[in-house]
Amino acid sequence: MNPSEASNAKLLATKTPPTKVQMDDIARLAGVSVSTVSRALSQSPLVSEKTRTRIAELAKSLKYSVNVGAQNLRRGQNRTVAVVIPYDAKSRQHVSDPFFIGMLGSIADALTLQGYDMLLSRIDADRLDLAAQYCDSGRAVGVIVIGQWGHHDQLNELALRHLPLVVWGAELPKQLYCTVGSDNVEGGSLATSHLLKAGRKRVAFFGDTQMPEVAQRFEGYERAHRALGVPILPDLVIQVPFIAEAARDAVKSLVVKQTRFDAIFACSDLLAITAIGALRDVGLSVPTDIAVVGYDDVDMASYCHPALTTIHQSIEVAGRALVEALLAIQRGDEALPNHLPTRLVVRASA
Amino acid sequence: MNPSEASNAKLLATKTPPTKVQMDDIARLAGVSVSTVSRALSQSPLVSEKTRTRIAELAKSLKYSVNVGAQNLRRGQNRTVAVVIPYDAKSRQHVSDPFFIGMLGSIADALTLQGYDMLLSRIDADRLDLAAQYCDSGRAVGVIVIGQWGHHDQLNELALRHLPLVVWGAELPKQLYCTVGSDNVEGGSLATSHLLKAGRKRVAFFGDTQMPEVAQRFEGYERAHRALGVPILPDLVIQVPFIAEAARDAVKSLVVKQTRFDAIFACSDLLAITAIGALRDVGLSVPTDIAVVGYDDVDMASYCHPALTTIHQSIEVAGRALVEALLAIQRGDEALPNHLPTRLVVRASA
DNA sequence: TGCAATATTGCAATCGATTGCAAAAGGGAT
DNA sequence: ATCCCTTTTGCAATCGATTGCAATATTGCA
Repeated sequence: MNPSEASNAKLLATKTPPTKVQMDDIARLAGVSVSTVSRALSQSPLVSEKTRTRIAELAKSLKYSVNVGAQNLRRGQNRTVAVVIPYDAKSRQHVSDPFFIGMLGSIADALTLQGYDMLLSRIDADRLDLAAQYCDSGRAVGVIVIGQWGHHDQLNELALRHLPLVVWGAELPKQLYCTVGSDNVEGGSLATSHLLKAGRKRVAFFGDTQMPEVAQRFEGYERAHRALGVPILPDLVIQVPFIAEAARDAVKSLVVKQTRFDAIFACSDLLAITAIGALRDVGLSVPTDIAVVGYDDVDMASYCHPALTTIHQSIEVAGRALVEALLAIQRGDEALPNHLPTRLVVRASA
Repeated sequence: MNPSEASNAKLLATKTPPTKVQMDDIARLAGVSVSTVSRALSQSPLVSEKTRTRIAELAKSLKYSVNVGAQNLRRGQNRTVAVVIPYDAKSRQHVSDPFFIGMLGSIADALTLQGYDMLLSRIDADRLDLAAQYCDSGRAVGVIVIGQWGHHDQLNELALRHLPLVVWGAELPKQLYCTVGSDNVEGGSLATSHLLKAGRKRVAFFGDTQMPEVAQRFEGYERAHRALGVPILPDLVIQVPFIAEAARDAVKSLVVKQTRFDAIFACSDLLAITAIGALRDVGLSVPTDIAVVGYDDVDMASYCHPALTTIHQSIEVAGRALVEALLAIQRGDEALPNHLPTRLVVRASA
């Protein structure tokens, strides 16, 4: 920017009124009172068609939009929802699982469609109670928590504070909050049956059963084994948290211990894809030697090699369901825990 | 839930006061005026240590937190930043590129660290002017736009409205808004030189040069060719938008036309990974037949096979830089376009 | 004990909108 | 022109906090 442009910019800056245009200004220019402006802009039938359009045009030409804060204050309500992504400050730092991240967008769309704003925050999983502040301070009407992890008790406490709360996760006994999640037992069962029916006999399970969703997927894994009369081999049930490295380690340890296995059911696509890489590194081929099934059906699942067979969860449906549940609760309606359908997507890896 | 539990829940619900606790309540219980409570809670030195702690404890025990809306209204300021992800309603629907999505989290953290809230929204790329509403309506103090795409003019118009605005993207001539982005020319040059220095002579370029960032990466591609005295082959410069399918199509068309090439520089990891898959499908091996370099260094780049050689952009640094720039502008300071350093990460694909 | 100086506290106006109620304007019939 | 009824409009209180200024309580010192 040369000197003359700079001074020009400064001139522009000083020319603009330092104070924002507000309802009062519109009223003065239109020659009516603020009451009329307020009513006109909120489509009240009390103001005549003629003045309404006149005021609307004036407002648009001045690029005016009502101060939402003041409006909320007066109306005693608001149209903002807090979306919380818990993260573990100690161990698994930030959540970067593409499935969770993708859900954000879907929730944002669902909220926009309903005319709500979305306040996003990551909060320390040990301080989930902080989420209540968004409601207590009137910033949001309710909270959506993405991911239940191992925080059932904390979530229950949150729910006791009577704030509209919906959690993406598994339905648990004695749960005081509403959950939306995929049908994990069914999903786990679908994945496992697919492997067993293809003749695999030694299906490893990769997941952290401390997490409710994983525990349910494991239940499906057990159920499939029972249904098909295949015994479960305890050595093949491996505790793997939702971190890529962990899947790699799990594969290595199986190989080092010379445990025999011919398939893996991993509780997320991230784990499955990393496991495939680790298998390749040790010279095992997928699916010939080892078949692999994942969970989530993230975009990458179809791009990687071999394309991943996985359990599909629809992010779009999930986002809509979470938002619908939250708004229902906020209205005072009852919202029951929701189990979204899952389906098996067969690709090359199994 | 059995009937008795249900009625118990209803009892609990009716017992809680329907009205939220507010400053007035604290004042009454503490036997002081709201002024004192207000001052106590905002650490004013005008209130004695003793009453301050008494009020603080009372507030905490009642789980009170000040109504941020009312506070903002009175103080005439606020601590919220709007983050906008443009999406193209027509062609490329929703942005799901993991790089952009990941940046969200990084921005959220940077904002939290500064005590700001983050209002997230996706808006139609043809209506970027709507972003101004977040400021006009007093909901946010400024706007961060993730991704410049082809909307330079619209962004300039936004900037003319004098709202604090920062955009993730490339610096362009006659730009009225502040950008933060990686050094695209350098990145493009690094990637291309790496391929050329490894003896590749026919490096295909995958990217949509309509987009400023891609255009700059292409400039780096040209510069590297010039520097090393390798001619650019026009047939190898392919317009590929940021969609996975497009990379697959691009590879197919090269093969169908029997164009000779021995390397690909793709302008995003998503394109690179998909291209690798497509190459494999047609029986070409990476990196033996074709070397591939991506851009972004998303998490998946190191998990896929072969692990992707790519240009690293730090999401963490980017988020912090965007937030810092925005807050600087908001304070009235000058914020110059920022070029973050990039570096080549050499893995197996090239 | 009395008085000035200082440390605390409360009153009341204010932020920018909304809304019940009363007043004014418009319209039609006599 | 008058009166009544309907349609529009404006006044003023209100939402939940903050803050300048005045009032009160406390303290120190003579």
